[in-house]
Amino acid sequence: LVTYSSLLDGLGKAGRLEEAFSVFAKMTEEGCEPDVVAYTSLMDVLGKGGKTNHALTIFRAMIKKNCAPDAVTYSSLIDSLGKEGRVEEAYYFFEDSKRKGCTPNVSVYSTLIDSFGKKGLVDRALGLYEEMQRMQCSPNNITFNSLIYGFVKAGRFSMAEKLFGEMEHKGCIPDVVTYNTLIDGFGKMGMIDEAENYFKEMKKKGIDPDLITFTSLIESLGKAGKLMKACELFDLMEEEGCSPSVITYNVLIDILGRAGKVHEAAMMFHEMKVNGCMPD
RNA sequence: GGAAUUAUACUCGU
Repeated sequence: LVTYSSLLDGLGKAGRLEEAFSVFAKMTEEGCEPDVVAYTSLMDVLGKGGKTNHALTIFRAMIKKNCAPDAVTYSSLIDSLGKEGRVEEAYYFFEDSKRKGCTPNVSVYSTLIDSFGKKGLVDRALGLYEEMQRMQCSPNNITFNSLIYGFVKAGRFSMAEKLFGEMEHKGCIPDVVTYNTLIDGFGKMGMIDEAENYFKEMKKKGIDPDLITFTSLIESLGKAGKLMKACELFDLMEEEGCSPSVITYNVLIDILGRAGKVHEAAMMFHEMKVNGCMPD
């Protein structure tokens, strides 16, 4: 059973959806009854492959077989529905889990908070954040990062900053994802000073900027017309041993092109190939 | 053995 489940998970992560499905069918044929982990693995594979309706079918099948879904099953399903924008259905299954006595854990709450946030329903996300605390479920960094993402994207900057301040008081230390979310979010809204301040702040706190930090800030600087600063930051990332990705090069080529620096853009295109980065 | 958070163009839609 463990062997089959591992195989299922592996095939799924490799995007080999049909093979995962035939492994599941085979284990059933061989009289190896899938347990909650096997069912959930298959559902997760299907959901991540964009086959959420199929995952729902499996969900109903497991219930019919008297195999009780657990918190992992629900969070996987909620995540798949949420990523398709089907947040009301996601919310329905969240409530369903409670009705069935499966208490949502921090991952389940965070998953749904993230779905609501990405749909712009930030007040509902905040409601869940309050609810989880009433239910003695402590939010973690992922919870806060998801909330902050939603509020920044919704343009609710002061709430995003309030949550950022609140996380420390609740025992969650802002991490590189927290800062990246803020830097990218503020940067995309043209609030470059704020973005740069977060960049300075993270370094002061000993959090190393990563590939995403640099790429986000380079893009925002470039689009705000601060091309020089963007290029300096690109140099800095290389000095700091942070290798640019295809995305970093795409961003650079884009902002150089927008600024009419076609020659420099072409040089970047060349440089990326020299550095073993395949243009996509 | 299974689940949740952050970066890129264009077009179109809101």
